[in-house]
Amino acid sequence: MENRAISQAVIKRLPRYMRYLTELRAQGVERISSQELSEKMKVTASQIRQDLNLFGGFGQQGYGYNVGNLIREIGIILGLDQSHDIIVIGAGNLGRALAGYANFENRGLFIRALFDIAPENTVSNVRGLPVYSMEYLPEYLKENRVDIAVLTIPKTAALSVAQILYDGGVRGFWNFAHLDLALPDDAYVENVHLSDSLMQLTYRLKHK
Amino acid sequence: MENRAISQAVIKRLPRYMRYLTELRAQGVERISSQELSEKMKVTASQIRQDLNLFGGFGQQGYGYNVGNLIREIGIILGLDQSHDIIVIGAGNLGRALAGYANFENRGLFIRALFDIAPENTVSNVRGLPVYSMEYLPEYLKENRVDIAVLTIPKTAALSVAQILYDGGVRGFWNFAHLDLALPDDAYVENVHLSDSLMQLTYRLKHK
DNA sequence: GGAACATTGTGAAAGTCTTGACAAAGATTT
DNA sequence: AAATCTTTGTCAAGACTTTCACAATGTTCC
Repeated sequence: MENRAISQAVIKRLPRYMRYLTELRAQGVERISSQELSEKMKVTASQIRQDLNLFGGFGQQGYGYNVGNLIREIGIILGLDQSHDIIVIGAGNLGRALAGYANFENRGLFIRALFDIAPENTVSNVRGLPVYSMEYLPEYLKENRVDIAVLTIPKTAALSVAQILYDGGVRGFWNFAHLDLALPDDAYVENVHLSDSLMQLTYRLKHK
Repeated sequence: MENRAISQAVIKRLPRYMRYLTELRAQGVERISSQELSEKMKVTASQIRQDLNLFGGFGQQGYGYNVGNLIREIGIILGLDQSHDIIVIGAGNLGRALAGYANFENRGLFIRALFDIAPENTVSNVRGLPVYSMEYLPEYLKENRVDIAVLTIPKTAALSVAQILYDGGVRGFWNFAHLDLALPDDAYVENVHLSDSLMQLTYRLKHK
């Protein structure tokens, strides 16, 4: 693993590179220069080269970058070469939406089950995935590896459920509950605050 | 409106201040110092004071900030003092999840309708909101004000639908489609890429 | 196979953002 | 009403990030 500290800013950009490169590959593009990519992505070519160089020289002078190779390398950096077992807590609309995401499995992201306080009320099973009762969660965690838990539950429930998950060995948390989840340092929490992003939009609409 | 250019970094933090302050108000807290708030939010007190000062002196030396007043002021900055009319394009799980968000209306954010290519398939109407056919969209836009359109549709459909919305006068776009939506400069697009955020989590799990 | 060309990798400059420090101002105490 | 205390607003320093510029290196063309 690389030694230099990689800044948060760079890590945020990697999935975006991934997205554009995957699109290019789908269009049959095999090689691309930082200049061309920079025009498509509306960033500077220098930033692309600087970012990629933090992880190693993936390009070649006079040629540019091989698209397929770069996708593979960024995938490795992002950990998508390893498989991740995921469960979704909360089988409401949001939980079902995330559980139903196509393309996750291409990246080694496997949703294994959903959990809900009222599993019998769940309208439709998503892609045939089981929906279990929350009561079964501790037992499930004993018997199954879970790398990431997706929390789509009210904030009042989030902390206590997160604790059960943490105690059961889960260390990755993708949190959609409306609070900044704080857990011990060896847990990794990605907080997603959708309404924060909507407010950035209303800000821009007001100050245009 | 303020003259100084406000950086994107500051705008991203404002909704977070809002969130913590609203929580504090709910707990009955009436005043708070930048120091106390900084400990709760895990940011520096200096940053809080610097951020708030960009928009005016909301605090008082020797006292701190009045929570209710600060919520009101940040709300004005974010445009939440004005009402916004919103429609959701795509009545799948994600569209229904967003349309069903409580608390939006407290902030002047009113979801008015959903649109879908197959409205008759929509399992349950969210909060009694109408679900219209996509064909009705151009006509709806002629008859109703729409400030923000929420796009929860496949990326293949996103650009053409966005064009219909733009032509119908919509200028705010909250885009969940898996592409960076590019529209004319007088349109404001907030792109949300959920899988980007999941990949940041897999990165951190790999490099812990 | 050599010459001209393209494009990376990278050190340094420029720009932006965050933090530290403290004078000024008002709150609180006695 | 004075003295002390608290905390903001703000300037400047420090840290971090982005961009510039170009030598080095490999590609492509003839």
